[in-house]
Amino acid sequence: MKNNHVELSIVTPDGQFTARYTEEGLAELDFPNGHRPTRGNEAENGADGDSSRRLPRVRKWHRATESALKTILTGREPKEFPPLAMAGTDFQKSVWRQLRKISRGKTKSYGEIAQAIGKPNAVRAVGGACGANPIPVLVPCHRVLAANKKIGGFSGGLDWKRRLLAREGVSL
DNA sequence: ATCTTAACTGTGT
DNA sequence: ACACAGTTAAGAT
Repeated sequence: MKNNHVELSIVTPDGQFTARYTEEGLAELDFPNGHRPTRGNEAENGADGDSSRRLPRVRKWHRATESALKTILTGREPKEFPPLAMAGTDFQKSVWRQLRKISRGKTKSYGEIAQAIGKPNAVRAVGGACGANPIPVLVPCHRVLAANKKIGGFSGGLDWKRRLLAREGVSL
C-alpha cells in the first residue's frame, strides 16, 4: 500500500490499539492483535517514511482519539472525537453515519439501521457494512444487535462485543 | 426453544 | 455472473 498514513499506537488496560491517520483525520483503528513490536506509546511513520508530513494536528487528533477510546472502554461517553476520515462506499458511509447516532448504552438492530437509511430490505448488506467499519469502538458497531435482541456477530470477536456492551450497562 | 429455509442487498472476485 | 456476509421472518420439529 502506498499510502502516506501515519500509524500511532494507544496503550490501554485492554491492550495496545493502533490508529492510522490521513491528512483528513483518523482513518482506521485496530483492536489489540497480540504482536506489536513497539513497547510503549511510540510512533511509527507511514510506509513511505514521510515523517516530515507528520503535522502537529495529527498529534492533536491522536490525543483526542486516545482520550475518546479510553473513555468508551470505561463505559462512558467521550466529550470529544477526532475528525474521522473513513474510506468506503456511499452505502457504507451512510450506515456508519447512523452508527454514530447510537449513544452510549443504547442499541439498534440491523433492520432498524437499514430502515434509517431508507433501504429497509438491505438488512444483510448493513451487516456487511458494519463488518467493514474501519474504526470500531469509536464508531459503535458493537451497539448493533440482531432483531431478536440476540448478540449477532462481530468482526473483532464476540468477546469484545459483549465486553463493550457490558461496560455500557447493556444486558442481553 | 431450536432448526431449516427462503428471501434480500451490497461488495469483492 | 457468482458467492458470501456481523440478517430476518416464517414454518417445521
